[in-house]
Amino acid sequence: MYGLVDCNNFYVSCERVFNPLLRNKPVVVLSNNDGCIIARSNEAKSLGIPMGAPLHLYKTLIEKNKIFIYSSNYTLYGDMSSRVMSSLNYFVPDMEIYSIDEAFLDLRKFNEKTISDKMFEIRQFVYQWTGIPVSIGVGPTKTLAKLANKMAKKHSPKGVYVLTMSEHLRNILSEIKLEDIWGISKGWANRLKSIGINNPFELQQSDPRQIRKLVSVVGERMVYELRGNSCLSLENIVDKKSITVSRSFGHMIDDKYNLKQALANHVARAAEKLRSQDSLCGEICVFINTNRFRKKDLQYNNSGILPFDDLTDNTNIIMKKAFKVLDRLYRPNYNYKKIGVILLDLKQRKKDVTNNDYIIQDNLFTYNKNHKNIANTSDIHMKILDDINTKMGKMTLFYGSQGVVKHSERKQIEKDKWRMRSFYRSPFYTTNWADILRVS
DNA sequence: TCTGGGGTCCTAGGACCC
DNA sequence: TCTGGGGTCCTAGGACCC
Repeated sequence: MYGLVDCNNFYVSCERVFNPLLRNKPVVVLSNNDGCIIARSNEAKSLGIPMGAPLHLYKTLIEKNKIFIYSSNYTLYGDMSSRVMSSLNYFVPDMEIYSIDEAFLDLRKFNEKTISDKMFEIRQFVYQWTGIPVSIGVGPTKTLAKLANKMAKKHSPKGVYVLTMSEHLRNILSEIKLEDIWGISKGWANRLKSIGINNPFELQQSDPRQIRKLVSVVGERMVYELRGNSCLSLENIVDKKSITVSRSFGHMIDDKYNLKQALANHVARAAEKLRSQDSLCGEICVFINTNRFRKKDLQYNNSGILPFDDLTDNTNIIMKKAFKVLDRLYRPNYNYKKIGVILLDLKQRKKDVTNNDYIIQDNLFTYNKNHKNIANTSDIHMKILDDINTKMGKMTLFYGSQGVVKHSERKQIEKDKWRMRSFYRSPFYTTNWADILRVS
């Protein structure tokens, strides 16, 4: 089983820890420049304030109901987040920090019968140690755990909900919307509806290959996940693959000097982030935007990328390059609203990637050194995988593609082969293709 | 007047190699 | 008039997430 822990109204809860007077009162937290409402207490939610609402549209409602307003304090939230995460880690060693306020737990070593009690206990301790209330959803896959968490927030006053494969789950899936499933948003929901799939239950019952054609392997995985077949394992991604720092301006800016000033701040911050994760970057991207909400203004949105001669984490070097890009991008006579920098092509300074750790991308299942799951592949390789399966005692599902005529199909085969090769690079099997073919 | 910021993954298809 | 077969690497753009 997997668990998903989600902090309730996280930013608001953080503010409440340090100001208990805010308890049971309506509270909202604002974005940069106090522009949007990005967190709401339950009380504020029930007053009808939507997520991401522009503050100016709700001024009267806020004043009328005496809603408390806070500018965001990310340093505080970051600190509170790590306290919550280390509390969880105390109980569950295998976990994945998914976002600032969410973590997946690997509960497979826990006794299923007592899992619910255990979750209550964890929840209680986290609150005691950090002051942050959390909800915990438990399910056979990450996708179902995510759903269980939603159920916990909605229907369970004690904040814990355990979902198992049952008639009950079937009923739930029939009653909720496609968009309630993690990974499905409006665009995909519409596509699914266009082929007659109207709710998650129908998605669960559908032909995975058909879904793959419609919404890629990501959608195909969802089908299996909804059936209780785990396709997504816990990931311990500590290092970011790209680092962005950007801000909107409080006022419009049209001169290069001020843009440069802002860019300099962002670059310094980005370089700090880069060094704090011990990475080097190979490329820099700078982007500038005018105010997209002012339809009458002339619009100009552009970005530029430049490589570094050598990988670097040096602020000065990055800064010079950033200015160079800005020189190319800048056009006079526009009112600029936003500028940002993205560090790309990040590499680890310390190479601690072991040869045993093979992650296969672009497939249904991921396989790694923990053998949590196994990769899928084409029919051509079915027997080989079957053999591996027998030896490893794991379940495999297959996605087939045969015939090499069209370009796209060739690509498919190519990918399958690539997967297989990665597979055989694992410590358990030969890298010799002759051997592989003999097995099949 | 005022409208956030920071990420990841997947796919098709082009460039290029033997 | 015909125009192989197999393979790697890269990128833009489009999804999705919190």
